[in-house]
This record gives sequence, C-alpha cells and structure tokens, in this order.
Amino acid sequence: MAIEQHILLAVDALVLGYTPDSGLSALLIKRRYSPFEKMWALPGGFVKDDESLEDAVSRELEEETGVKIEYLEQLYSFGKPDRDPRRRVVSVSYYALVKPDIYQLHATTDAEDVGWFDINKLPELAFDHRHILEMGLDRVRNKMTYEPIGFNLLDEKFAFADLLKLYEAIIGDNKKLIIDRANFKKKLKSLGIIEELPESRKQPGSGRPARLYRFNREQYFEKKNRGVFEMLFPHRS
Amino acid sequence: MAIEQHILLAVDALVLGYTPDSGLSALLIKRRYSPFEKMWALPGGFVKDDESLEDAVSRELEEETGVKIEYLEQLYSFGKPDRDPRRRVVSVSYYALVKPDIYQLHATTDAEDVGWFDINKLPELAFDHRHILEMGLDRVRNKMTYEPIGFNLLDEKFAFADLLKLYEAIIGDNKKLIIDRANFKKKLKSLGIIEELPESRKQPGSGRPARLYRFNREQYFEKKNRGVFEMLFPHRS
DNA sequence: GTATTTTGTGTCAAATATACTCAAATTATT
DNA sequence: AATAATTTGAGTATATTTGACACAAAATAC
Repeated sequence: MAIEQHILLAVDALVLGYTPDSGLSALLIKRRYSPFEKMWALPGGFVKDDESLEDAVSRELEEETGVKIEYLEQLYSFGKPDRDPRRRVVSVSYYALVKPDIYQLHATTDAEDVGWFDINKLPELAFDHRHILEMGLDRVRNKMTYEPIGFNLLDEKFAFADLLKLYEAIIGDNKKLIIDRANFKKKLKSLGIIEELPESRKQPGSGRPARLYRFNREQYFEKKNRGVFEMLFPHRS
Repeated sequence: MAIEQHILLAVDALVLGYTPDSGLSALLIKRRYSPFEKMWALPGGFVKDDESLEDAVSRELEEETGVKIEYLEQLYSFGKPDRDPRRRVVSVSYYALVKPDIYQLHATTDAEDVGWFDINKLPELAFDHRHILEMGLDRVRNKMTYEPIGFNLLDEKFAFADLLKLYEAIIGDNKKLIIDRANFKKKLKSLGIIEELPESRKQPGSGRPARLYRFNREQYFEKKNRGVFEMLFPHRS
C-alpha cells in the first residue's frame, strides 16, 4: 500500500457533569503547549497506533484529568483541513456523562490545569472545540428527550425532584419548557424505568420527605431490545 | 509536533437508492485490488491531505461509481485496530440517499465493477462493511420516523402511494408495521410538508388517477428552525 | 353496464397528554 | 402548641392525538 498521507488522528471528549447547585458543567483542560498555549480546551489527544478510538479517549481522560467515565458515546468526526493551524488533524469526538461523585480532578503532563466550567460561563476554547461542544450539547439535549441518559448524571439513588431539576436545567435551559412534575412522574412510572425504593430522604429545609428512586436499567434495556421503548416526552408543535 | 503515528484515514459511503419495483438498494463496488480482491465493498477510499472528509466522499463516489449525491450525512467512525488486515485504517463513514434517475453507473480504475444490490440480497462484503451497512440502515430507518428524509429517494413529483410504499418498504420491512394511508396523509398534510400539485397521474392499471405531490422543503426548514417540528410517526409501545 | 381497483375524505372511539386540585408529611413561624 | 409554609404524592377532568374503519369518487377491466 503505497499511500502518502500526512493526516494525524486525534480524539476529543466533551465530558459533562451535573450538580443541583451548579447545574450542567463541562470538563476542560488548560493547554500547556503550543498551539493555543494556556487556552482552555476539551481533553483529548492523538490516537496510538494500536489502540481503539474508545481506548484512546479513556486513556487521555485518565491521563489529563483523572476522571473515569460512566457513559461514553461517539459524537462526530471533524475533518476540515485547517482546523489545526500546524498540520492536518482529524478528530473523532466523543461525549461522556459522569456522576457527581467523580468531581476530584488532577492536572498532569500535557495539561497545566483542569476544571469544571458552568455550561453558561465557558471561556474561549482552542481549535474548533467550541463547535464540538455546541454539537455535543445539542446531542445530549435531544437525546435526553427520547432516551433515559440523564440518569448517568445523577447518583444511584435520587429524589424525584432531583431528576426533574436535571431535566429542566438541561432541556428547559433557555426555553420555557417547564415540565409538570406529576405528569412526568406518571410517565416514568408507566414506562417502568424508575423504581421506588423503600427509603425516603429528609428535605434540606421544610417539606415532606422525598421518596428515593433508582433507574431501572434492566427494565429499560428489556423494553428497548423488544423495540417497545417510548419517548420520555411527547413531540408537539 | 514530533508525533509518530501510522494510521491511515479513509472514508466509506453507504449509498442508498429506491425504486418502487426493486425496493431499497445499496450501491457497491467490486474491488480490483488486494485485500479482499474481487469482493464487493462500500465505495470509499483514502482522504487526501488537503480535502475535507465530505469532499473525499464525493470525489471517491464520483471516481468509483459516477454517482452524484443528493443527501449526505456522516454516519460513524470505525477505528478498531484490526479492521484492515494490512495496516491501521480508521474510516469515517457516511450515508447518502439518491434519487431514482441517477441509476446509470460506470466502473472505473479502482473498481472492477459497480452495481445496485437489493438490500435483502446482499453479497458478502469486504472489511467490516457489513457492519457499517447495518448501522447505516438502522440510522436511516430510525431517522425516517422523525425527519422527512425519505423524499430524497423519490422523484420531485410523486403520487402519495409512492411515498407510502417507500415508507413501508424501508420501515415496515420485516416488521408488520403497516401504515394507514388516510392517517399518514392527514399527518403529512397537517405538518404542511407536502404540497398538493394541480396535476394528477393516471394509474398503470385501473384506479382513480393519483394527485401529484411535492415535498415542501421551505415549510419543513421553517418549522424545524422554529423548533416546532413534529415526528412523522408516533412512538408507542 | 357492472365489477374492480385505487384514491380522497370523513367519522368515531380509544389512548395520551395537559392542566389542575387536593391530601400528606414535614419544617418554619408566632 | 397551633398555624403557616413548603414540598411531595396521588388523582381527576378535559383537550388532543391516534388508530381503525367506512364510504364516495374516478378511473379501468370484464
């Protein structure tokens, strides 16, 4: 195979986390080296000759940020010839959702610093990473309306209000889509994808203690594999 | 940038066409060279240093098959280290939908032969192309239920029955989802994405002449951009 | 001229979504 | 200690959408 090609292959990841107080955040690293030195960017790096794309993402995330991933999915591949100022780099991008407890970070070799940034207060990003990020957010927002991926951002046990708040924070972000608590619960219950736990949790202030719930993975996959899974929200105009 | 990487970047395309008689077909080429010599494969090839991924797909399709594309969308990137027996090749795959009139083909340099294959009577495919194809079909089947991409497979003017048949051929393939003509028409009309033309077309045999319709792109994009676009089908269990 | 085929249109019941109402279990207030 | 405020849990009524089907209209086939 006498092919002369001078294209480098990289992976980048949009890692999203959520807490009830700070809302949705993205994990960014501060670049140590040129180009875009000292600028914030999505974690990522070059793929090694013998590792799969997913392995490359996991490795880079571990190396650069110390974060372990719950949910990882390919987003899109970006290949405009000039997206890297030095030479041709094609990037396969992924997005990841992580649970709140994995909020301890550590910057290492390539990265000068690592941090969580509120999705509405992002710094300027290196390369076309802003574009990747927007695309990833769109994908997550959209996917949340028809598949229960939101649970990957919550603790194993959660109060129903937490779930509702998560959905409002992400989907109803700027739009005024306010979800009716009662109806949303009815929906999730009838789908059978949330399970009522025998425990309850006291409120921070006043109010009736909240029943704890758990995402029922088995039920969800069983339904999905039978092809009978419904959307979480209707789709009206 | 002192990176030693030995990964080649390729693009592959699943090109789908449709005729009322033959149903849904995929465009394949017969490989002239090793590996998988003489085996059928998806059209595609290596990306040039200075062309975008989309340009690479268009060029390869033109070179190998003589087909011009109506609708092209990125599908997925495949990066398992051993997907090419010779050396590491990562492929960014696309899927394309073409209108029936572009059915004249011509094989050229890299390809010994080109042909349309009924989606249900496919030959064995080279590399992991079977996998890519399945993934592409799933994507198309799924996307057809919530976005009007089917029109890219039909002539500009079409009878309503043609559209219905197309949807049944693709979505209701093996499943027994038979769409009710009256209800489906009501839906599309209420969405305002099909436009009644003043013309009618005589039936091949007996039967009332069929009104001709046209896909209303403007209306669709207008609605979509306003974020008020609905699904084509409901999503029940 | 009558049957057959295919399209266009309308109706109606069942299922679903949406908007509320109200009781229950707590803490906060006076 | 009583009452207000807060938040959850559960229910009910109405509007909307879906899904099933009936039937007239416009042509050809017999």
